Amino acid sequence: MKIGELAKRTDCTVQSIRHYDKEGLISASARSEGNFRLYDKSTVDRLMFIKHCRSLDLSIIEIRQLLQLSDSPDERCDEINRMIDSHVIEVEQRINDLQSLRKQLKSLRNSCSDKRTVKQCGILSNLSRHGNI
Amino acid sequence: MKIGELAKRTDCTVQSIRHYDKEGLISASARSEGNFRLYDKSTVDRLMFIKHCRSLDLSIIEIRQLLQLSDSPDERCDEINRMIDSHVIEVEQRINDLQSLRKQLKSLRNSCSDKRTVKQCGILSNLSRHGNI
DNA sequence: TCTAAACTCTATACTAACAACAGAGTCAAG
DNA sequence: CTTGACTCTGTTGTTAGTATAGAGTTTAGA
Repeated sequence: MKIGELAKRTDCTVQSIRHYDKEGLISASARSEGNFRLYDKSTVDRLMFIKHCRSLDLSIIEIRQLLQLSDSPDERCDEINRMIDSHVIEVEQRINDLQSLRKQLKSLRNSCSDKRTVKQCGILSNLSRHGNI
Repeated sequence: MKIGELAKRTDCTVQSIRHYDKEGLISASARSEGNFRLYDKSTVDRLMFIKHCRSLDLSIIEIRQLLQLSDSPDERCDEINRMIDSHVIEVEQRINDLQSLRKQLKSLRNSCSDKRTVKQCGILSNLSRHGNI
C-alpha cells in the first residue's frame, strides 16, 4: 500500500509517516517504479504501536529503543520497565512544576481586579516588583 | 554598562540577553566605538521583569505585549488580566493532560514485573495490543 | 608599548516532533 | 490525453534559548 492509504488506516498524517520513516522507526518494504513508498500491512501494526507510544509522550528515541528491544524477545525486559519508571518520574516532576506555576499565576491574578488602568494594575506592579520597567 | 555586567547583575546569560535584544524586549542605549552594546541601569529592572515573566512561563510575545502596555499607563488593564487568565487555563489544561498521562503510564507499568523477558513483557504487549509490531 | 587574557561581536547550527509549504514528478479515471 | 489526486525531496518554521566559530575590542600587567 502507498503512504496515503497507510495514513488513512492509522489516522496519521502523511508527513508524520515520512518523518518516522526518515527517523528509522518504520521502513518501506519497497519503492514503486515511480519511487513511491510501498508498505506492507504489518506496518499498520507497527505504526499503531508508535502512535500509542507517542500518545504516552514517549520520545522517538525511546520508541526506537522499544522497537529494537522487541527484536530480542529472550532478553530481560528490565530496560523497558526502567524506561517507563523514569518516564513516570519525569511526568510527575512536570506536574509539580506546573502546579506551583499555577499557584503563582493565581495569586498574581488576584492582585488585580478588572477595570483598573495599566498604571494601577496589580499584576503589572507585582511583575516589576523591584523597579520601573 | 556592557553586556557582561548586565548579565552578572541580572543573573542572565550573555546569550539570552542578546536574544532578548534581538527580539526587541530590551535595547542598548548606545554602542561603544568598538560596537559593544551599552546599557543604562534601567535595563536591569527591565530585564528582571522579563526574567520574572519567563519564570511564570509567559512567552516572549506575551512579555512584549506587557512591555508595550506599560507604555500606556492610562489604558484599562483588561488585556493584562485576560492574558493571565488564559495562561492559567492553559496551565490547568496541561496539568490535566499530564495527570491522565501519569495514570496511563502507571497502569502500563503495573502490567509488568521486573525479571521477565522481552517476549513476556506486559508493557510491550500492552503497547502493541492490536498486532505484532 | 606590547602582549595576552578577557571580553564582545555577528552569524550559524542545534534542540523535538512534526507542519507547511514549493516545485517537480507519477498515476488513475474519463 | 488531460486533469486532478497523489507522491516525491528539500526547505523553512515552530520555542527560547545554548553552543559553537571566527573575528574584532578592550584592559591589565610586564
